[in-house]
Amino acid sequence: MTIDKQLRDSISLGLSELYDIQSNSEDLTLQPTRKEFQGTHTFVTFPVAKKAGKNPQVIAEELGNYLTKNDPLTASFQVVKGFLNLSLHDNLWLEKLADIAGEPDWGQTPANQSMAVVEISSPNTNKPLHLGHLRNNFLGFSVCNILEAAGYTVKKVCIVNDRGIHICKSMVAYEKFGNGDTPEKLKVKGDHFVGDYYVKFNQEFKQQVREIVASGADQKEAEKNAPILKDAQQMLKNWEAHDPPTLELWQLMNQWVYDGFEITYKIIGANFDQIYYESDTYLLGKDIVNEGLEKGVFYKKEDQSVWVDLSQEGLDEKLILRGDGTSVYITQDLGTADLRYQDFQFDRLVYVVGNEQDYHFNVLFKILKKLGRAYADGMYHLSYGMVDLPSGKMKSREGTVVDADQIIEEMVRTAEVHTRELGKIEGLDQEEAQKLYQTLGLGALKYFLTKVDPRKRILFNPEESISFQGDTGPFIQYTHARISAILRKARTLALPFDFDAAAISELHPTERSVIYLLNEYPNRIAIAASEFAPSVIAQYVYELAKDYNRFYADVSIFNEQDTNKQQFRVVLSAQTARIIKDSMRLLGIDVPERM
RNA sequence: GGUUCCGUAGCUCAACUGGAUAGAGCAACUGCCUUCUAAGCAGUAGGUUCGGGGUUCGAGUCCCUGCGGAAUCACCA
Repeated sequence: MTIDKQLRDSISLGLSELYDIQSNSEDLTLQPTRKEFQGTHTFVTFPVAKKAGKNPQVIAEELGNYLTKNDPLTASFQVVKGFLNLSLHDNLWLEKLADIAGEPDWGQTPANQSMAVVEISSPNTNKPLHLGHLRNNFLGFSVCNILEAAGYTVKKVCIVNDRGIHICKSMVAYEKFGNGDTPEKLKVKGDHFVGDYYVKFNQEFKQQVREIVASGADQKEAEKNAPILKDAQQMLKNWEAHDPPTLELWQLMNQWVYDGFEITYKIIGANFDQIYYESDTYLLGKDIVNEGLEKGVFYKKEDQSVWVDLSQEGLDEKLILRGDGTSVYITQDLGTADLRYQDFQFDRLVYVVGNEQDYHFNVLFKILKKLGRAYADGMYHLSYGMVDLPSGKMKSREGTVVDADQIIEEMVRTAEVHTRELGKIEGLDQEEAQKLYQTLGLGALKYFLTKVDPRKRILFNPEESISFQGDTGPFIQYTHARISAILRKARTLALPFDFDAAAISELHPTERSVIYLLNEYPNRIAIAASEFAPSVIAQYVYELAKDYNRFYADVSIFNEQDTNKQQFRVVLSAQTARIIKDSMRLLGIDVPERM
């Protein structure tokens, strides 16, 4: 039983015996005591004051007395207004630490038979990844790790947007300006190579529009009639008609992009259990249209287009199928939802997709519900905010994006500069040093993008590089490296990683707060999982690192005369390192042994 | 215009889902390396939580309203 649970039970019993108030121990408000007061757990007595017919402060006093007498955990208490601050016996914390040390899977919930499918990344194949994609990936993979830690079986899936007008634009531009160049020839990463033609397309398009406008047409007309756009639209038709040369070019260019993506994915540690291609799935969902019509959920207009009326649900009418029988985005998404369920029989299906599609997913989920899909209740749109620049939104077409490969490279280089400045590369060979820079650079970037509440937009200023101090990935990594040094020393001194809890009478406050946080770990994972929020873990591990550093500054380990205490502090350090490492793993971040 | 989300220190973010005197980091200033890694620790300064009402023992958090920002409302994806 957890400490919290035991305390709640005792409080519940106390309320019953003192005031004859029956309460469910789950419902009692027990919160962490603020740092400026003594104690670890605080019970707020205001809510029971009315029932007890006494003022909150009196209740706190009486309940405090009751607990010190009757509850085996409570050592002492302090009352501030209606707040009852409880201090537990230090021995309890010492035993807790020993428990944690003896529990190799601390934080991990045993598999609970639930299956979660998470859709991550979903790139377009006409341009390289940018910072926004990185947020998507980091968030998505972290959520997978967190769900796994919370007991889910997790399947990571990716749907590659490999067909459509966007890739046709790159293809047309390549035909026109490519001169038979290849990524190999130009020594350019494949995804960048193809992306360059997407940019070229838009330049040419703009040029043509200008010319048409100059010859007297209005802007809208010109944009519609630009020859290069017509070419792209024709190419899409050719593609849909399975025109062999078009398919060949399409495959060639997509492959270049995949080769490029693979390099980036490898660096950031992305991997998938299943990859869906839109070219395979874009026709799905048409059978669902018929099903909807039969069930009377959808209806047909005179021009044969199919619609759903969601005005009852507070939305509007929404097109499901065009009059000419071709699908729209949502048709396909209905189909892939069914396909996913066929493939995995998931309990939860999480879409990691930006908040610009909030409305779309709202519609999708409501339709599936109307169609009577039982799995619809388990669907969740993990909607995250955009990564914006000081100048506003990133736009691929206009080249105002922060490129993923470039920012990663910059972060790694910054890590190298910092490390060299601090003179911390002694004893590392070239390869180890390089690996360290990568660990630190990526750690800084991943932490930067996962520590913020997913819903909020992130402002990224390229002028100021991501920091390595304070609330950052490297700070936490540094704490781990520091502890590693202590553990190395403990090993050379042949200190046993074990201690006698009963022989220690009092804890230093910093020791107590570190153990308190170690004990909190499973709790935080549960919260992070239920909210699909890696930021919960990021905050936790920062807090843990911060508290440990406080302990490190205040308390000496190897100057301690009492060897049992020395051993206790080594164990405390070892467990902290372990939980830091594991928390960071949940965020997808590696931690070094030295830095 | 309708809908949804957001607005907290100069900047970037927290606040355990309604609890105490709203906390961290960056930037600024002051201390601390002959000691286990100073990418650290301690301290100073910094706030009308966008404005105005309401709900209650208690509101940054819930409700209403105004202001500001973002997204979306396509036979686009």
